[in-house]
Amino acid sequence: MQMHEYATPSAVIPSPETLAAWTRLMRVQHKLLAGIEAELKSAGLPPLSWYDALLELSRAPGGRMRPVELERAMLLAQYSTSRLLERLVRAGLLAREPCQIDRRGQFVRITADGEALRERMWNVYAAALERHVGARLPADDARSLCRILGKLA
Amino acid sequence: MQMHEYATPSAVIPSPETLAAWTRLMRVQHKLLAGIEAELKSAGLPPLSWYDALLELSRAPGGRMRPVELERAMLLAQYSTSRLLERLVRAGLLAREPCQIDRRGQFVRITADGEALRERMWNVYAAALERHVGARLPADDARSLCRILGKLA
DNA sequence: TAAGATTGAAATCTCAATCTTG
DNA sequence: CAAGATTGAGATTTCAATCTTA
Repeated sequence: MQMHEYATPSAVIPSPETLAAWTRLMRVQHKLLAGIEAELKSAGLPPLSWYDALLELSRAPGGRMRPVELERAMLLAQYSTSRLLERLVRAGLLAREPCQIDRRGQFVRITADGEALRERMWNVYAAALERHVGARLPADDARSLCRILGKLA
Repeated sequence: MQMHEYATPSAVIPSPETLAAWTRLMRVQHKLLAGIEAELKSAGLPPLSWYDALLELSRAPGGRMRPVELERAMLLAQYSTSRLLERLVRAGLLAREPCQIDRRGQFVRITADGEALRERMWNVYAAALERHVGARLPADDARSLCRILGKLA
């Protein structure tokens, strides 16, 4: 019997294992993130993206970074970084500084208020993380999860 | 030596394993989703959320569902479901039907155009999934990943 | 020309209020 | 009053164009 290309409607079919893993990955991250964001919000705190940016800057050597560095560290689009920084600066959590090395750019530095907020957020975030993830995932599973996800990173 | 509550700045500290697994989970899902959404977009197709809704309706017994059912199946807020359905109906992919059982509600049904688009999307989606996930994750790892994520579901 | 960064306008998301029926 | 669903208004995200300097 001759093979016809149009016999298969879709040229590529992911295996049931791939499909199941993918679906669950999307589901679980969505549910966990929603749960943790909800706890931050009900504590009157800003979203996790603010925490992520504040943490990056808090860890940065010299306490400052170029927007383009933050963009790469957070896997954001250029315009997303720009708008996020705009809000953080407006809230007094970051300050802009001129960049002598490359005058197209700038630096952003975390302020004392920014550091204080990051710590307040961490208290809530850490508790939520422990409740949603730590309490349900033995250390061995956490290590396996991390190792397997590393293949997709 | 007496214990002071204020000696620890944060009452709960997730283990390094928990933290690493969480961070990688967020990173990997973000990167994979962005990659797959980008392939859909560059093929001129709508976002994955449209596919998810079309698939749910395609599988539904009788080919129709209540918005509230879709809402629960997709883990969406009520208003998100309402706005998503609005766009799908406007695009001619779904049709609304009256609900005799409960006159507060309605049914939505997938149209022939909706089914056709779902299949076109699946061709691109399946190929992207295979490239981004299947090709990098042996079946054993996919099974382990799914099992471990199940503890967080 | 390319890279870093911003911005107006349009699309989308979210909140809170609303409407209708159970 | 509660549940299913929608919607106006405000916030956020996205696209595409723009600006400045390398």
